Amino acid sequence: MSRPPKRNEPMTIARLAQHLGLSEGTISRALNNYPDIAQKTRKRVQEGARELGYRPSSSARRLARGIIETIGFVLPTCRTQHSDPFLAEILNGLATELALHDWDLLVTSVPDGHDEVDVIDRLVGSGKVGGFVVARTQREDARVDYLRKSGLPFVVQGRTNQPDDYSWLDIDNEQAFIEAVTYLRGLGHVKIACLGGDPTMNFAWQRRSGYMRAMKEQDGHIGVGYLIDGITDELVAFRAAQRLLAITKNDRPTAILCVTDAVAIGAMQAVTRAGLTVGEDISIMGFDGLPIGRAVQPALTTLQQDSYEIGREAGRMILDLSTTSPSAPTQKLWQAKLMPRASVNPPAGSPA
Amino acid sequence: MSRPPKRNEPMTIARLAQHLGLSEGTISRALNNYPDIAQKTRKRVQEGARELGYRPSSSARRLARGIIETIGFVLPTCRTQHSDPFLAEILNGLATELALHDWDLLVTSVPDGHDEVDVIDRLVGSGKVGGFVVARTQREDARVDYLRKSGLPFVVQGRTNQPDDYSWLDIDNEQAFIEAVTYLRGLGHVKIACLGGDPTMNFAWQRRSGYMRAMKEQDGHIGVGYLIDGITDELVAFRAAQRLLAITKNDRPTAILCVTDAVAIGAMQAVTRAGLTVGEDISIMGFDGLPIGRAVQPALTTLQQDSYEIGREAGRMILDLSTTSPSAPTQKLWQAKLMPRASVNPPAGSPA
DNA sequence: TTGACTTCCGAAAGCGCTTTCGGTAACGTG
DNA sequence: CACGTTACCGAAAGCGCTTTCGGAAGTCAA
Repeated sequence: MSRPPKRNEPMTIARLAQHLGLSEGTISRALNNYPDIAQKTRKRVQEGARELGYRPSSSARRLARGIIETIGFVLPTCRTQHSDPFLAEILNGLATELALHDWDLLVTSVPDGHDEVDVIDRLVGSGKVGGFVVARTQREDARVDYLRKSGLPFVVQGRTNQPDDYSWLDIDNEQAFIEAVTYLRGLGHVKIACLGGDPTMNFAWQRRSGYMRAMKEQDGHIGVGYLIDGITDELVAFRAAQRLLAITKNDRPTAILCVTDAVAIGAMQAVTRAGLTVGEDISIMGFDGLPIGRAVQPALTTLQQDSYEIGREAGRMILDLSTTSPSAPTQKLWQAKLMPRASVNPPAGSPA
Repeated sequence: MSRPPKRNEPMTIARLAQHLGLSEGTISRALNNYPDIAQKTRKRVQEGARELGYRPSSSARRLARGIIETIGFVLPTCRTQHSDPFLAEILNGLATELALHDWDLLVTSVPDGHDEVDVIDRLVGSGKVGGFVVARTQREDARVDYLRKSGLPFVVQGRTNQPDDYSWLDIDNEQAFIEAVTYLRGLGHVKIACLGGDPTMNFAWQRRSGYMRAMKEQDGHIGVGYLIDGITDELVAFRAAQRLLAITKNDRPTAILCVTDAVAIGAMQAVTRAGLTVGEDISIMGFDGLPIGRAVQPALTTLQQDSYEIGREAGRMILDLSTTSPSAPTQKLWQAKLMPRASVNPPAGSPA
C-alpha cells in the first residue's frame, strides 16, 4: 500500500521504511553499511533513498549515536584591527578538509564584553562541538588552558609558551627570522632593525626572539631604537619606520625586518616618502607571502607560509584526534620559505 | 536520595531532575520560562542547573522542538585568488550577530570538483541549517536560484541580476561609481579609465555600469582601451595599468577608477614604476576602504564600505526572516562613502 | 463544608534515528 | 529427515529533550 510521497511531509526514515515495506532498523543498517544486510536489499534501500530524497536528520543521528562530528572555531577578538587575510585562508583550508569528511565547522565570534572562554565553554557544554581549532595563539592563552582541562580534542595553530602536552601546528617563526637575518648578513648588512608585532602573540614573540638570537650569534648590530614592538598594521608601521629613518645617517639601519608583510608595506611607504629607495638605500623584508607583496615596487622579499595548507593540515589533525583514541599529542613545525625579491639587496656602498 | 554528582557521567536533564526531586518536564518548563511554574521552583531549578553545570544537549533540543537555529554560510570557491579581506569581515560581523542571539553559524567550503549547490543542498537536506547567507554574489547565481526554490529563509549579500523576490543587502555600487566619476569630473578630469573586475560578479558589473553611465551623462571621455575588465588582483592590475600608461600622451587617461583597493594599489605601483607620480600625473581611486589604503603613498582615495556592519546587518536580516512568518522580502541598499585622499587631484595642467 | 476554579507539577508520548537482541527462513551436513 | 548453522530482517529500547494533558493540591466564595 505504498502511497506516493507527499511533497510537504518531511522525508523521514519511517516513511522510507513504509514505502519499501521494510523496517526502520533495516533501512538504517542498510544505509550505514552493516554487514548483515543482503546486497539486494541494500541496493533497494539506497535507490529508494535516492529516489525519495531521503537524508537522515543530523540531529536525530547525533542524538542516537552520541557523536558530534562538528569542530568549533572561534574568530579571534580583533575588532580593533581588520582581520588578517591569513586567518581567512586558514579557515578556508580547515573548512575544506572538514567538508571532505562530512564534518561540520561551527564558527563563532566573541562579541564585545563577552569572554572568549565562556563562548567556547557554552559550545562544548551544549554538545554543539566535539573538538576545537584555535588560531592566533597568544603566549599565554586562556583558550588553550581551558581546552587542555576539558579533555576535548583540539588543535592549536601556533603554540603557547608551554606547548608540550597538546597538539599543535606551527610555522617555525624563530627559525624563519634566523634565516632572514642570515640572509641579510650574508648580503653584508650589519645594522638590521626589526619592526615586531604584539609580543603577547606568540608568533610575534618567536620572530622577535629569532631576530635577537641570530643578531647576537652572527654579530649583527642592534642599535638604539632598532627593535620596535607593537606594530600591528600598515599605519603604525609607517610611523615606526619614520622613527628608524630619523636616526642619524651613521647609525641608521640598512635593513628592516618586519613581522608581517602588511607591516613591511607600511615601512616601504615610509622609506619612499623619505626620498629613499627601498632595496637600495634600505632593504626591507616581510613575512607571510601575501600576493600584494609581488605587486608593490620593488617586490617584497618575504618569508612565505601557505595558510591554506596550514588550515588543511589543522583539519586533518583534528579529524585524527577526534576519530582515534587519545594518543600522544602530535606537533608539527613547518618551515617558512624565503622568497628573495627586489626589496632586499646588499647595503649601499658595499662591493656588488 | 540525591547522591553527589559523578563527574564522569554526563549531566542530563534526568540527573538534574533526580537531584532536585522533580520531574524532567518540570525542569524543562522551568528553564524555558513556561508560565505554569512557581517562582520558587523556577529559582530552585535555575540554581540547581548552574550548580551542576547542566546544559541542555542541543541535538536533543533540536530534535524535540524541530528547530534548527543554525545558519549556513558557504565560502566562495576562490581557491585561485587569495580570499578577500572583505569576506573575513563580513563573516566576523555575521558570526557576532548570530552569537548574540545564540544562533550558530555553520561555515563550509566547496572542495575542488564539488558543486556549490550540492554542498548547500546537503546541509539543508540533513537539517543542519535552517537558513542561509550568501556572499560574493554573481549576476547569475545558482545558489540563489536554488535557495529561492527551496523555501528556506536566506539573505544575499549583494544581488543577482534579477533581485526582486528575495531578501538582500547590497552596497549601491553603481551609485558609488557614479559618485566617483562625478568627483573626478568635478576636479576637471575628462579622460577617465576604469580597471573593472570580473563582470560575472555583480558588484564588478554594477561598478562598471555606474562608470559607463556617468561617463556618458557627464561627457567624460572613454578612450580606446580605457575600460579593462577581469582585473582581480594586484598583479593583473599592475600589468593592466601599464597598458593604460602605454597609450600616447595625448590620449592617456588622467585618472583611473579601480574596482577594488587591491587593484588600485597594483595600478599605483605601475604608475610609480613608470616614473610618474600618483595624484599628480595620474589620479587613482579604489573601492573598499582597506586600511592599507591609508598607508600607501600617496594615500588612496577610495569608496569605503563597512564590511563588518554589512555582516552584522545580514545577521539581523536572516534572524528576522527565520523567526517571523514569511513576509515580503526586505532589501537594503547602503551607500559607500567617498574618502578623498591624496591619490586624486585635479589633472596636471589645470588651474589649481 | 462544598463546589468551582486556579496553580502547579508529574506522566507519558513523541522527535527521527541507531543498535542490540532474537527469531524466522534458508542452508548445509550427518 | 533431523540437526546445527548461517544469513537476514523485525521488534523494541533507547538517545535527551519538549510539550500536551490531566490530576492533585491549594484557593476562594457561597
